[in-house]
Amino acid sequence: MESVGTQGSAAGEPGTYAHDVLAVVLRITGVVPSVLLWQRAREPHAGRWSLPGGRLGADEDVEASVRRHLAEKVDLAEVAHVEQLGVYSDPHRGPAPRRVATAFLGLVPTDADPAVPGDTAWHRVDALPTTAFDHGAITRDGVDRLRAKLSYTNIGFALAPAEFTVSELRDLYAAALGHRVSATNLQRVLTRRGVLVPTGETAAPGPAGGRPAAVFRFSEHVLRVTDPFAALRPPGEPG
Amino acid sequence: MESVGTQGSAAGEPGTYAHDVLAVVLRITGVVPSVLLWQRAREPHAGRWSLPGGRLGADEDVEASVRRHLAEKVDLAEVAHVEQLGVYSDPHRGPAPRRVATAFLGLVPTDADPAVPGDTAWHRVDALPTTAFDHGAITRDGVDRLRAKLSYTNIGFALAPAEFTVSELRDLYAAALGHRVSATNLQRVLTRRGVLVPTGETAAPGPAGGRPAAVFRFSEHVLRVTDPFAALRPPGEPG
DNA sequence: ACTGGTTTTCGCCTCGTGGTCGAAAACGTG
DNA sequence: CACGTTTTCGACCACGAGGCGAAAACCAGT
Repeated sequence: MESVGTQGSAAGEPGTYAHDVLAVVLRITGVVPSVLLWQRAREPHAGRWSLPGGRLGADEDVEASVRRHLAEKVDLAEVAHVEQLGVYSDPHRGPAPRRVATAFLGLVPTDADPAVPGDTAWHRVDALPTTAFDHGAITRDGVDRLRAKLSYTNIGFALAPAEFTVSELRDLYAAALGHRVSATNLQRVLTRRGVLVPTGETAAPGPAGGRPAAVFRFSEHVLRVTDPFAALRPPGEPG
Repeated sequence: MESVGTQGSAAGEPGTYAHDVLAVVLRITGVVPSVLLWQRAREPHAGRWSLPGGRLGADEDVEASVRRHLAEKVDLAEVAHVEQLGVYSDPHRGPAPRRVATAFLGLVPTDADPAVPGDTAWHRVDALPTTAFDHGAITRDGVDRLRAKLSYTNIGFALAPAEFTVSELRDLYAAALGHRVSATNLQRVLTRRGVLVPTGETAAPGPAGGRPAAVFRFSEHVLRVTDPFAALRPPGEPG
């Protein structure tokens, strides 16, 4: 009873499709996140800005593939975190021949300012240019994912520099989340969850003076869920 | 600079791959969830149990495709919820030719007992048979997803019958989560979030007597996140 | 009827978490 | 040394959730 596609892709066997990988690479720049885009040289959509990526190769899974393609646009060592976003497979998401894409979210810390090729640039997510295909919607999905994970994981490690003050981290979170964040609360929440540890050092005050700020760093640099979500935990376990 | 796969798939154009869709269809049976599996008739892996699914067709996106294939194994009207799980693309996840798969999670309420074809059956997830390809791991991912969403969404609507008592719902949650659940707490949490509403009726007591239980139903039958995750909300908004 | 067993329901308590506010600490400058 | 600035910390409050036990509402026997 296995039915197969009757028309198939344009150039290959019926039921096979070109598979792309894409990455929404975000970096906090000033007061909003920015996404890494490059300007397509060829048709279709020549001249339009699009997400970095390319074809899935024969001997790699999608994550290896997106890392390979990403390495052509940024220094991979500066991408602190990569995770799968989802599959985009609308038959009309682009001109024929049909392409199926697996999208990823990548995060770059603010202290890394990767050199990028001439066709590539960072674009503020609140002022995206016209993008190729559905890359604008995918970018929005990536930003949403980041915002959600900021509140229940330690994903901030992938956005923050190696060492930072609470005020700097507050500005980072505020930019990523799109609303004001209380430094008091941020520090308490993150330290209680054990993701923030003080280095013992203090940073020099700004030009206007003020109490010198304590320097912190993230305790781990791998993603971990820190908020065992609120409800319906197993009995007898601490919140 | 666009590099393409040099070997390509076995039968098609270089850089194109057969794309499958799969579904982890879960249903709470007794004290544990069960997953819908069917026994492969053909090679590769003939005789092995595998997840329902099939090839992505030419004029459908992955979600439409998985619904189409699912309709061959169960009555689609009884699948109360479908969501994307992720992409499985390890080049060696099965014998050549290579296949890329998008997996979905599907949920069937306990009061629907769909008739299934002769090659298809429900299997307890705590005693899975040897499965084809990586379908065992995908099933575990599906169960994990369900467990996570039970605590911060109203996804129970897709597992529960149309009407039920709190005790029945408690058993359902306990089976899905794999640990005991307090009926008191479950009712309070779900009613406070507005996902549980009383019908006003009461159910007949069991053979051993006891106070008749109030009958409830889910207020909505579409997925909604009910727990605005704990930390770092915008200022001035209610918890 | 009354008693005992059973199941459900509800109220009360505690605890942990997060939001808010204001005071105190620690710096610069005039 | 007073003043502005920035950071830090403690106090307070609200709320959500887990735990527990009493009360409610039923059945079966005596």
